[in-house]
Amino acid sequence: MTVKTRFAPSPTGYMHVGGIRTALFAWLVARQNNGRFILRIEDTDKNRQVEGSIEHIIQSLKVLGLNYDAGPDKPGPEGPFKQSERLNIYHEWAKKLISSGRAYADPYSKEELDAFRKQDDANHHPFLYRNHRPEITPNWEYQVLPLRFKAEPKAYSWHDVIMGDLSAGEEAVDDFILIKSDGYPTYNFAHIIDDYEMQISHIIRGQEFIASTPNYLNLYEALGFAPPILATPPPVLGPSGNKKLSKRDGAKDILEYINEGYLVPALLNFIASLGWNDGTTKELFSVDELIQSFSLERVGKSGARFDERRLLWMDGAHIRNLTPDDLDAMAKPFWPPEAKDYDQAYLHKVLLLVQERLKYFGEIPELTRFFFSDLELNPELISANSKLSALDKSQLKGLLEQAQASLEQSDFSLTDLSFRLNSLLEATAQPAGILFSLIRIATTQAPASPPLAESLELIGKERSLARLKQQIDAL
RNA sequence: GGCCCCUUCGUCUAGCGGUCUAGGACUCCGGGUUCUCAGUCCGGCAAUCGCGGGUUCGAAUCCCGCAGGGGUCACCA
Repeated sequence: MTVKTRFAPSPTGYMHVGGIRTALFAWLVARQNNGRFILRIEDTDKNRQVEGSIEHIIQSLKVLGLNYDAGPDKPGPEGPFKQSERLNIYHEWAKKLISSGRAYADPYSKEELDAFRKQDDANHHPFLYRNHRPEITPNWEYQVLPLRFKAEPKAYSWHDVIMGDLSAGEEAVDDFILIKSDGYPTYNFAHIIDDYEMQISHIIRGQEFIASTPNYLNLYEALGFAPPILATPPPVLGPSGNKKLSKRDGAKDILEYINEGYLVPALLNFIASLGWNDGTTKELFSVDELIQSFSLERVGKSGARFDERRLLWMDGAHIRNLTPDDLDAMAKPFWPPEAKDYDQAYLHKVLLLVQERLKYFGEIPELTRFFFSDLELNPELISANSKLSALDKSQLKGLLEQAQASLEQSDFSLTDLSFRLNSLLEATAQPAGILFSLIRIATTQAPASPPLAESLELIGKERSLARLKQQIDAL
């Protein structure tokens, strides 16, 4: 069987982690089976559409590398890929259902339906439309009346690759709307037609559709379609509480993570690990490794909470694994403006020094500032250091002057710097905790930096000495 | 409320009848790494497996109840 999966979002806004996970799973299944991955836009609700969201979705998938084989902007035999452009197809199938007696026009007004609901409610009866089927139905007038499916109620049990064996009684099957009065199909109808027409092999979608699966099964039968393989991952939960991650609760646009400097492979690794693992203790996966090891069968059934601290760790771990070339390339957009004056070789050295302390690339400016521009003296750095603040100013000054004298003789090669700094330790009879801290503060004016000698080497002789002098003068 | 589903350290999870006095990872806490931060290494805290009954020689693992949580009951997807 040819594996063909699809990601079928409705264009109602940006994409957050939950949506991306669905897309990722579908993409992984397609790629590991040499199958096809399709992007289909479910734009059948004109009221909920958000301007620009199709482009936003496309952009998100593109940035994440979840490339699709066909979609709205990439022609393929399955097209068109926007449901709004497939209206005639749904119409054709609707007519078939009418002629086979499995669909009928719904003559009731909203008020009448509400009355039925109230009535059933009062009788402690679950509301089912099919209990109120009109005796005689009018002819279906396209774009005037909604078209309903005529269900053949029965109990169903079915298999879900992730959720296992599921079942529901016949009360879960009802006459649902196929085509709305505006002529657009409902999701319930459109996706079934599309998945059939596009020969989708696996439907991977959120849990909110489990409850209506019996309806879909009933419709597949009426249509004579074999249902695709079903896989419904559990929801991604928000950081606090048990609620499903949602835009309302501040779920971030996935592109925000990209803009903050999170690595794509780390993001995908993290998102995949929300509910999935390969059964070993392996935590870090490259995208290729994900493609190799992913399996829907190993996706858990319970919702996974989104924990940004874990993402942070994972991103740092991926950054540390970057090759020097990739590091340069990925870091490019994140340099502070001051870095413009420096050549690539210098930037590269800076990067190697901070690579292992980066959690995400957005931290580059604050971690590297002193390699590019001189900053104002920050007296707090000394006063906040208990060892340094225990000494008086003349002592500090004396230490810095000794350092200055020695470093003036240095060629600022790493070996010479290391040698001189070590000698200084002996000459001043000070522990590194005092001497090195002091020099480090004077030359970086930062609460933290890479190791002293390495930092000084990059900052260079002229600037290092100037900064020492600045600190001495200030004491 | 009806129906469906879920429930292992704070979090992500391993586990599919005995190897579990429940393993790994994140976080947190100690210690090493000639300064800081990070990393790294070593060590530690942390789940009596939601609760209660069974079945079994033996259950986190099977069965039944209960509780809690989630989903769904639209001319939304």
